[in-house]
Amino acid sequence: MENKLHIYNTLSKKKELFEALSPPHVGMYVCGPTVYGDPHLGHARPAITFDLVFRYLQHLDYKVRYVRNITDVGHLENDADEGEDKIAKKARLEELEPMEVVQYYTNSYHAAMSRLNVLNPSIEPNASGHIIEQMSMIKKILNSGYAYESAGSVYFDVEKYNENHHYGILSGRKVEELKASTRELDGQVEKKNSFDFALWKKAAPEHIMRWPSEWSDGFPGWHMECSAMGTRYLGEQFDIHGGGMDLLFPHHESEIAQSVAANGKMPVRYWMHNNMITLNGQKMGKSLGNAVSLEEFFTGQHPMLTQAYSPMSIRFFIMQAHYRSTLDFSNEALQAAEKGFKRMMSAMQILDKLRANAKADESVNIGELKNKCYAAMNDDFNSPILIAQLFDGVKIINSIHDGKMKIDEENLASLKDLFMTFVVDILGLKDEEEAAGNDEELSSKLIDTLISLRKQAKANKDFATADKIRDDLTAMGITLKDTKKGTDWSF
RNA sequence: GGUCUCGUGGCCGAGUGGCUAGGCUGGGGUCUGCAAAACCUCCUACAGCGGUUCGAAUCCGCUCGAGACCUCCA
Repeated sequence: MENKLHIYNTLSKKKELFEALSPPHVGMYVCGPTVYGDPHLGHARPAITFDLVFRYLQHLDYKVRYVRNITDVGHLENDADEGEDKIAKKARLEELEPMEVVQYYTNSYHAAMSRLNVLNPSIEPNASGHIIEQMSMIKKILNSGYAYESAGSVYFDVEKYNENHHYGILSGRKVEELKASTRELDGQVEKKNSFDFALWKKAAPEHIMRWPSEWSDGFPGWHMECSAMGTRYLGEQFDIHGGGMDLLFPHHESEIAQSVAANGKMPVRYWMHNNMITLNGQKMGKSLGNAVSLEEFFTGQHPMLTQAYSPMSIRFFIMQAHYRSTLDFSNEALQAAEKGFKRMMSAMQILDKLRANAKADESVNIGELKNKCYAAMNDDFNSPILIAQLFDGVKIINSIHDGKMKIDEENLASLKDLFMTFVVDILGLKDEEEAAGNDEELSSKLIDTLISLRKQAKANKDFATADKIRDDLTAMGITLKDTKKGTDWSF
């Protein structure tokens, strides 16, 4: 398979041909969750976006090391919380050990991701487990002269860095403009400039999460963990760094500055950013109070939801939009996605039983469809186009099933392979109904028996009995479909 | 206030200087004892105003509207 994958690089603001630094290996780092709350729809978007990237790169035979961190220290609250660590704050409220909170929400994040069929990353490091790496990187930055110590904290000297390098290379921000905007933040007086950011922060007495260092008892700054862990597991330079667009500035901008200051080189070749999910046109986020948790989606237990939405419906919904577009949530849109998803799954079931019905010269050709599928994915992981192409495949499957289209052995094999590859392996979609029943063989036999009884009734023009069988099965959630060849059924 | 993004048919959502996106919904049809499904078909849009062009929804400018970031959030 010729590799013509193009990726939109936030750094250059355009699509670039993807070339791995040392093929066949690819290093990918994605900013993971801060584990202080239930996973919500917003967590699903980057996880699914980069799951798609991970799956597709693997499909292209790259050996991918995918690192997705767990942030469990160091994110400051700035409003009413007086700089108290986010995890520590939660721990205080619930009177739990901080690591207990971390463990609890890590588990619930994992459970949700698993239901969304998001593959586990290769490495999932915790920030709290890499304090030593972070301190050592801070020392390197101090040695290179781009950081200064002040009152037990260490700050990055943005102005000095910008004399020799370019702070703003990723986000397009200019230091002069940053200077103009004044911000009243904790620790402002200790900093040379308001836009300098903490590499190490001295802990206030009430701050629970703290580690001893040569500067103070404290904790690493907001952006250190990703730089330190990325370097540790993927090297000073690696291929892809992903995350939400909201992390572009200052998080990723500062990561670049830290790495350049410490290691003297740009850490990442391709920066990828997924867009936000909006709810009634507004960004979904914890602080806005409009975040619907994934569990609430799965159960439908939320005033905003008119029904429950299965994990695969959510996954399908997210992948029906391109990852760089905002995606507006509504019940109507999610229901449309659910129906579309079921239509695709039902076609997959039919495909499984399909037989070739033609010779080569009168068969549909699957080759072109396959090329279009690869073209979609190679164009910056364009999953909505891919799904549109696959629906063309659905139409082909149904038409063959209805006897309105013909296919030979070779193309049928190719069609089956196409759906397995793109739907199951790359999009990561799976039929949820099938997994539900464990004694499906018995059910299947029972239903077949009922269908044959109904067939007899129909032959005797006893439609009352025939309809009763169908209605009763419908009430149990089993749908019968009469076709020329007989009766199909599905849950 | 600064930086940036976006504005597509009933809804969601792709794409593009001239050629069908797709899904959902609604109308019509085929099939069927009926139904469901499926298939065929119709509803054919690109915020507004100018400009560039043989031709723009697609490029440029302005206006209006929405959103993101600048401060924790994916």
